[in-house]
Amino acid sequence: MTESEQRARPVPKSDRADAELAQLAWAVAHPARARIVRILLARSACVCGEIVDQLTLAQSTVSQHLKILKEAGLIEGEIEGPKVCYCVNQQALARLKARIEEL
Amino acid sequence: MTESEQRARPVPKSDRADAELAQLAWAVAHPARARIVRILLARSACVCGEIVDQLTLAQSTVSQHLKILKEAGLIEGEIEGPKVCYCVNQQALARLKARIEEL
DNA sequence: ATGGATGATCGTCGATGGGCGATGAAAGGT
DNA sequence: ACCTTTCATCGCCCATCGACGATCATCCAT
Repeated sequence: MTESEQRARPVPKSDRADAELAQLAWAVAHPARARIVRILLARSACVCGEIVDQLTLAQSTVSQHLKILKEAGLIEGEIEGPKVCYCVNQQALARLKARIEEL
Repeated sequence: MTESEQRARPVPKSDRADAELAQLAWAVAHPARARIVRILLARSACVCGEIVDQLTLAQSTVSQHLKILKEAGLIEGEIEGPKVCYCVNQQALARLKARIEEL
């Protein structure tokens, strides 16, 4: 939104950090997505179907959340036959933790 | 949304944690709000007007973001004469960090 | 080639977010 | 009392979220 006006203020150079923090925090800023991340970490990897089973949400809805998490870079999914195995991107998680911690 | 069916699965008892994480993360899940928190931490306290000056956003918009941060418990504001001085609630910030760190 | 299983995508719906200008409320100064 | 300053609140608008069912695409069996 409006990526045209920021020449007027000193901008404490945390601009990039703000954007990254917002993006990563946004990914877990929903109970279902926080839960998904927790599930993936507990099992270290998980097939989509198992996640759906634990969430009392429609499969399509879960898939949407997974997409959001994937777009934020927080998780990755690799195709294993007809299934898809998701796992947490530890680097991204580390970046999230760092951005939060530096507050 | 359908708060009636969760007797079927073990539910890793992180239910509360998910909600709290989502709420706190949500507060900083926007560049402007992340920025506000950073500004407040840098100055340890700040009058609303100064925040508006640094954000290239309308005063009403900034006020909205401050309200969101306040509702999430992340910041507090006390009235000082005609001005309002905002500061970060360190306990809430600590809770946010803890919830993120335990991921 | 047909079919079943798995998961992504589409289309729709209501609710909410995020932006703004305008207005309202409270405190201070004159 | 009046005006100014400071901030919150109120509509309003458009875009996006979050949920769902339905459909599509892919992969493995048979």
